[in-house]
Amino acid sequence: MQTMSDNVRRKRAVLMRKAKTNNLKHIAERLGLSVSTVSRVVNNKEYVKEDTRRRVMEALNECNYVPNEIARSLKSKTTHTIGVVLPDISEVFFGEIVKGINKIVSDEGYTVVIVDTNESKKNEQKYLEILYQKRIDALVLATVDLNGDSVKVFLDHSIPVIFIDNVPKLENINSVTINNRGASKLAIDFLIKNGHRDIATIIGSKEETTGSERMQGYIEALEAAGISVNENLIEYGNYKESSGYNCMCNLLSKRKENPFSAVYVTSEMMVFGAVKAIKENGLIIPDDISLIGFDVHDKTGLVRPSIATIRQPEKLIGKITGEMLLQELNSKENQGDSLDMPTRQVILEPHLFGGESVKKINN
Amino acid sequence: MQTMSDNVRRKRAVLMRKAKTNNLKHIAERLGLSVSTVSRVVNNKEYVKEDTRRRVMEALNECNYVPNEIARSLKSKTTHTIGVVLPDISEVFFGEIVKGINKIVSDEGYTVVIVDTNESKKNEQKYLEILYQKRIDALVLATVDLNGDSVKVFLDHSIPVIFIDNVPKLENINSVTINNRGASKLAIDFLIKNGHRDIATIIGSKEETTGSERMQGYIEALEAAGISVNENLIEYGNYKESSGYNCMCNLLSKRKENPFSAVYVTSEMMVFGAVKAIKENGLIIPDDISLIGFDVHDKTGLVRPSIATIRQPEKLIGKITGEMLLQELNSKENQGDSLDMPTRQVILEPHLFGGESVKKINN
DNA sequence: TTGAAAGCGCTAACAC
DNA sequence: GTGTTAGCGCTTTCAA
Repeated sequence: MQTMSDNVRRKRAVLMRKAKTNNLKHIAERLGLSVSTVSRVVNNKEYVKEDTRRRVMEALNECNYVPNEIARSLKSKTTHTIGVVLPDISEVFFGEIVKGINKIVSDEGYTVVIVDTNESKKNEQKYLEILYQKRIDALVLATVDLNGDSVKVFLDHSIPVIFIDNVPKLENINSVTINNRGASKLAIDFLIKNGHRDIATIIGSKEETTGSERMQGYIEALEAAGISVNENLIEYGNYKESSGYNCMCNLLSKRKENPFSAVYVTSEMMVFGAVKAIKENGLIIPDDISLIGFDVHDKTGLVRPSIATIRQPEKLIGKITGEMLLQELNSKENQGDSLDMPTRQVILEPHLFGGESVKKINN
Repeated sequence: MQTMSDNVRRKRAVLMRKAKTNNLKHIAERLGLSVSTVSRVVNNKEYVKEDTRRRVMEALNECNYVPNEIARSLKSKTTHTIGVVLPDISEVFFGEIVKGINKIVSDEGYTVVIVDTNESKKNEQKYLEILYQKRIDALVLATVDLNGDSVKVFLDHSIPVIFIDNVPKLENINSVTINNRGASKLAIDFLIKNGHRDIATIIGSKEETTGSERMQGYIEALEAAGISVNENLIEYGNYKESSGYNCMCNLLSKRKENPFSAVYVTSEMMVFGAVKAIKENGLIIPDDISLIGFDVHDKTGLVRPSIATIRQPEKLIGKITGEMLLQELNSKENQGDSLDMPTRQVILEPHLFGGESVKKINN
């Protein structure tokens, strides 16, 4: 006897288990009932005879009925979906925030859609448009777009938006951020306390709040210590590893004329790039250059030298953002609009973690 | 003159920019046209007078019309959404895969929904159900559920599913995985070559393919070298950091009776936990214990000792998975079904990266 | 307690 | 070229 070809067997198997699409109408017809009655059972509504309910339940189970959320969404104008738009999910900082948000909102039946813009304004705009088309219920956005044009459509339609990390130039918005100036002060003061006076920095774009505010803190901390700012010791990156690398190379190339004993690098990825550049130039951290980072995480505890760093309370940011989302969502649900909900700006404090990457020096 | 309260000003501002919901019907009425004509313009279809088209376009712009994807989806039975269900997005391994998938499919207009199950079977089932309700077009799943019950609904409705990392006990499925037995052999042979014969391991659940196959490779490699397997040197974890820690503690506690000079730990997170346990016990890697990991990544290049590790080609996995998704999706679109599309099992080769965490010893 | 019917916003077949 | 209409699957009045 000839055995079936694999392909035929496959088709057979697929056909066997192919379930017919079943919707309320099919179930209703099968039972000689109306769709509304079946719908009531599905949604556990009252005004259904116990006997009918039982019969319907059985049919529902038998047919493996699963409600179509798309249809429900069209009717209810709510998708139970929250968009989270981030520049880079690989950063531990953002990863933890997503986890925090998810933990809070998933218990209330919301699904989180994560979008990675790869630090690109263009991508951000594109994805925001798609998310709006998909009619997400709320948005969390770590924007790289200073003027916030592409987010206006959400605001205009009273869709809750919460900004994290970066805040655009818009009024009346919700945000969960940190004291960025304070963060820089912590970092620079730490370096100064260790005897450093020639301090370089690799900062983010000055058009973003995370860039301009950290920059301001850097300047203020230096001035408070009576150290004049040397523009040549400031490099602007875009938070990516490659920009950390390039900025560090720039700093090193002009080091003769603009010497520095320490550098303050304001993102985890840029730290990775900067470290690479320093090593490639045959220099040693902290013997030749002290380094303090931002949002650096070392899960192994084996990094040598351990990296001194500023850290944002990312778990807390996630938690607060999640809670704020639910508040916005609930208030909208109850009042048909979020007009009566004043906007909130939560500003958290960053922390300093010392490390071997900063060496004490004598002047 | 009394100034407006902040709250009143806010409401005013919100009202000003509040856009009315606009849909095809509104636009059509505004222009004295039918919805179908407007729809034709929106979708760039032919059979519209150039003049009409221009008028409609203008109105569309003026009203900031954005099509409602929910309604489109209900009609077209396609959501342009791909679900990616993973046990832990914090693992660099999974993060890179997501990025790879996203890169490929986003160009074709698909959005990726990432779901983190936190290594929990219960969460996986719950999220798969939600994703099915949301009618995603395709699914990528790194399952922790051996029998694959909760994924059957997708298979039954001919929704493309691609398994990665772990493969359940089902027939005719698509998968992109690695040669797990080979991976273990690489690791164990490397240890043996460095003189180790008493080799412990922290493995995943033996009910998952990533667990059982790596386990098998471990055993085969030992036997091929004429080393008998000591059951007491095998601990089963669940890939989480905490389980790596606990398993390592177990191994250390019975080390007197069951000595070992090296340990093979089969996930990045478990490596972190194991390292912590080793340090807490006052032991040094590799002086007291040699360690080889799995999927370990060191972005700083500063981890000391550097960790020897097996690595999966995660970028390639992401790329292939993305391409396979598009193939499945296209074939379904063209043929109304994927019946004629044979399933594919892609198996990639892992690589060994040496490191200082493995010490050469003499017997 | 149940059913009929409208409608969410859109597309597409068909008619004009 | 354009309009009318049915229908995607569901919820929700309103009537019976």
